[in-house]
This record gives sequence, structure tokens and C-alpha cells, in this order.
Amino acid sequence: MARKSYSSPEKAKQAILDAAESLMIDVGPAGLRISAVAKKAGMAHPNILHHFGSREGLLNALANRIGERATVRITSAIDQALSASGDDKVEALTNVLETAYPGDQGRAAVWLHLSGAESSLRSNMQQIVELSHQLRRSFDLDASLENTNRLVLLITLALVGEAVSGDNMKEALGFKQGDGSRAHFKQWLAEILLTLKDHQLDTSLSSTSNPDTDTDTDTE
Amino acid sequence: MARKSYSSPEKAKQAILDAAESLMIDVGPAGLRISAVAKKAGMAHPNILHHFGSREGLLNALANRIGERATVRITSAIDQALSASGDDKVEALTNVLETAYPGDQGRAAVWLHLSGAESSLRSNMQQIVELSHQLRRSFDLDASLENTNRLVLLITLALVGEAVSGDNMKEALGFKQGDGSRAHFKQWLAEILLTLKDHQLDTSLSSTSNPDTDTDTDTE
DNA sequence: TCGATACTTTACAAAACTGTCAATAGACGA
DNA sequence: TCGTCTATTGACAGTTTTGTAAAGTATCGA
Repeated sequence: MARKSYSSPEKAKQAILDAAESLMIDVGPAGLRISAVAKKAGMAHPNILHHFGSREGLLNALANRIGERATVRITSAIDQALSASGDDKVEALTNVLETAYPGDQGRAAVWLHLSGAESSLRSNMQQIVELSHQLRRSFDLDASLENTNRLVLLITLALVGEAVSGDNMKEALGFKQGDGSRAHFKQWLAEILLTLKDHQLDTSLSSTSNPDTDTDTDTE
Repeated sequence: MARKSYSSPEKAKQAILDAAESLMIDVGPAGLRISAVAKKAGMAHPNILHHFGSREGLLNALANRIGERATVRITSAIDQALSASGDDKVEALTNVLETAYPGDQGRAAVWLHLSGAESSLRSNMQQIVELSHQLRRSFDLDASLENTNRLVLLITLALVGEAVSGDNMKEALGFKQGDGSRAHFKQWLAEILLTLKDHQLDTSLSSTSNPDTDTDTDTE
């Protein structure tokens, strides 16, 4: 007999995803047991199969939710940075770097990605590049799209790395632990990014291969 | 009855680790089945338990081997870069970035790290910082240890991110796929690093918090 | 109030996996 | 050659986990 009063399907799904997410951060996607999720969500495990079809369906839904949330956070943070003016830009850009993957969200996203969960990375990243380029143009009129692409790639990869092993790496390098240190490093990075002029990013490779226009194959 | 001729314990262990590593790259640590490893290594699965004690023992041994190999690769690449002179430095530094985590090694290392496998990160990183600082000094006498720490952190995190989702990210950003593109981006990065002068890395935060000497707490 | 829909649960089936045990067989020294 | 040590194996047990099936029950519209 069903002892608990019904909730709407959507509410149930969100509750399941919440439980799955908090468990997944500790044990990873492969270690996620739907029985454990059910226990945490306060229901019987077949109910999860009912809502998501299978364990894999649950993981895909989780990956999508995390990816969408991250994109919303990042784009809105860049939007705010675009509105900021002058000295506030440092703070605003620092905020972009900080809010990209708050808490364990990045860890979770990377782990899901490694485990094969799919998410629509392409449209998200192109959205981010466009906003980033506007941001760069706002303080460096010479900014080229080519270098914006490269910088976004560098920063994004660094944020991924930070989400995965930032704490360990900082501790190994002697940086102080905790949020203070995190903000510290990211503020430094934000200041560098705002200081760098586009021509300083030009190298022997520049303007020979714009990611959007270059077509010749570049084997080895 | 034992049908296969004996090999030395060390040979057997290495064969098992080889099989485990190649499988782990696809399925992750949590998905690694000792029966699958045994099949790939051409033996019965209890033999693996005999050599490594347990499944967890196998994963720890694998994590150690991968970590040690990476450190050897990286430090020797920096060593070579130190010996290089003039224009060769770009090539040498590019080589450092490329050989840090060749192939799927980085993916495997990160995945193991996420899954809780331990490795001696601290001594490895401090070794790397020291060599990197020598390298920076070799082309920028003003280079401060503070900024070297920050750059090593940035680059290391970016390399971690690149190992995890470099291909996907580059594809999403319109970079071309394949080794050529990888080298391309890393060569650009190497040139930037060699071009940057230390004073350009000084920000409002500089010289107030050397990671090695700073002691005041920096909450939020 | 009645019926349909679908959310939810208990019980169960089937498969997979780790680790144990006893036995076999190669290697190596005396 | 013999004996010991250990690498190796097949068989097995116990546990865990996903997914299925059937039945119960809350919700909502007619």
C-alpha cells in the first residue's frame, strides 16, 4: 500500500534528481545505486525506474540538469560583467570565474562527462564565446575573435581542472585552502585577463588559423 | 591445472596493470571488473586477487604507476626545456605541455583521482614548480616565485581540463580535431608563456600573498 | 459517485561480481 | 631427484543490484 501522499510527477522527478545529485558527488556515476537514491528520496526504488525508465535514464537526466544550470549561471554572470563598468569589471569577471561551477557542481559535471553522459556542449560554449567576445571588446577594442576563442578554451579547461582537483593542486602548491584562496587565485586570473591586450596574444600562429574559418587540415 | 607457463611475479603484475589500464580508460575505475582484466591479461581472475589482494589494491597500484610515470615525463620534459636555448624554447615548452599527459593517460589519472585513489601529489608538484621557476628565470630574470606558483597552477589545471574534456571542448569551440589542433593550441600557449613578462602578472594582489609566506587568513 | 489514469509499493527473478578454497603445476634450491 | 614455495586455476558461495510484475491507492474529470 502506498503510504505517502502523491506528489506531482515533476516534483517527484526533481526530488529524485536532488537525491541522486548529492549522492553522485560522493560515489560518482558508476557508483550511484538507485536503491540508495530511493532511500535518500524516501521512496521505493522501482518508483525511480518508473520515472526515468532505467538507471542510465536517471544519469542522463542528471547530466542534462547540471549542464543547463551551469550554462545559465555562466551566461548570466558574463551578462552582469558586461553591464559592469571600470574597476567593477575585475570584480565582475572574478564573479564569472567563481560562479561557473560552485561547490561540487563542476566535479559532478566532469565525472558525469567522463562516464559518458551526454550534454549539449556545443551550443552552450558558442553562447559563452559570443558573450565573452563582447566582454573583451568592451575593454579592448582590438580583441580578435581568434584570441577570444583561445582564451575561452584556456579558461574553460582551467575551470574544469579546478573543479576536479583544484583543492588538491592548490594545497600541493602551498596555496591556502578554502574559499578565500579560491577567490584569490581567480581574482588574480581575472585581473590578468583584463590587463592583457590582444596584440600580446599574437604569436607566430596568429591569423593563420581562425577556428571559425580555417579549413585546411593540420595533420600532426 | 595451470596451463600457462609461469612468469615472474613482476611480469605478471605488469601484465595485469597493462590490461587494467587499457580497460579502465574506457569504463572508469568503478566500472573496472577484475574478471574483465583477467580475460584481457589471459588468466583466471583469482590470480589477480592473489597478486594485488583485492580489487581496490589493483586500483591503487594502477594509480601509483600512472602518477609516477606522469611526474617522470613532466620533469624530464622541463629538464630538456631548460637545456634548450633561444627559439628552441618555444618548441621545448610546447613539448612540456604536450607530453604531460599523452594519449589517455590524463583521463585515466583524473578518473582515478575522482574515484578516490591517492597519489603523492605534493612532492611531485613542488618538484615541478622548482624546475618551472628555473625555466622562467632562464628567459625572465624578474620572474617571481609567487607568479611562477600561479602560472603553474593555471597551466596544471588547464592540462587537467584538457585531459578530461579537451577534445570535446575544442570541437564545441570550433577548433579542429586531432593531434594537430592539440599541438596548435599548446604551441600558442607556450609562446604566450614565454612572451609574458613577470611585471605583467603583477596585480593588486601581488606581493601581499606569497603562497609560501602568506599566513593571514583570507576569509571570503 | 464512479472510473480511468498513473504514481507508488511489495515481492521476486535473474544476472553479475568479488572473494574464498582446495587442488594443480611450474620453478628453484638442496 | 626430491621437496618446498608459490603462481595459477576451476568451482563455488554470498552478496548486491537492476529490472519486472502485479497489486494497491491517490487524484481528477465526468
